[in-house]
Amino acid sequence: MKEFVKVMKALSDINRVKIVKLLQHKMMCVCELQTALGVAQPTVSKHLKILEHAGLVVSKKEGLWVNYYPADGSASPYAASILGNMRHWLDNDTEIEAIIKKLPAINREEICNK
Amino acid sequence: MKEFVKVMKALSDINRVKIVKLLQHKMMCVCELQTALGVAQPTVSKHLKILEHAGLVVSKKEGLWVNYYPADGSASPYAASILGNMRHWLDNDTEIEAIIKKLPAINREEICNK
DNA sequence: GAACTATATTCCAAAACAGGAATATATTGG
DNA sequence: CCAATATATTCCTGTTTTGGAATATAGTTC
Repeated sequence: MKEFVKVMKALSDINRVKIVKLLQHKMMCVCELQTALGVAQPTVSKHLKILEHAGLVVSKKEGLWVNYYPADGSASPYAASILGNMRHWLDNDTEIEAIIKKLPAINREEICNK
Repeated sequence: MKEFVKVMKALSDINRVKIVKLLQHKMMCVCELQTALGVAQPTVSKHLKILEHAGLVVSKKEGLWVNYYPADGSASPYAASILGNMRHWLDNDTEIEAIIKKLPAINREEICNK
């Protein structure tokens, strides 16, 4: 029950939903997400932590960067199911489309340490 | 996007999840839910309103009572999908099992106006 | 229509949440 | 080891959420 509620709560914030959709599009680091969402870096880190604890996202430290990916679902059946649905859900959402379109212009080497 | 977040938010509270599971078990009125959950009546009414706005639940006024049912899903594809999953999810949850077991003892004629 | 009753609404206090500034941590390259 | 940098954590503030007491509303019965 707690596990289920944790997944729902993780997805009850618009920025966290955006993060999941972005990661399902391509793996990203914190500063790329920060630029894509237009919020402060600590805010992104905290959202990612919540998503990770819910089993929706995983992180891999690679050098100085921490890369985030959609979870494979093994941590939570609820997360697994929702992630499956979200692969097609919201694809036509105006806000999501707008951010996805910006993605190619976001390059981690250029934006970090700006 | 807003519609999706609304469904997630509606299910990010433990009492509202319990309400959905209870209604999927049998149609209930407000005072029955109140007894089953052990919270105040206005609290139940407010939770039901949130669930209804999210498209997870529908109400039918029948005389003095208002009966609540799981929604058929026509109001929201997100609600429809989650409701489908929830039909089997959490069936083995300790808290849910405990409340379901109490249900036969809850009779609306006896408990209302207690 | 008056009394009764099931539900909804309003109002308020406590708790949880989201966001950012400042700071801490950890990794890399000299 | 020192400087630089990407991310995490802490601390604080404003907002949202939850729950209940009190009250309003609507339908029923006499």
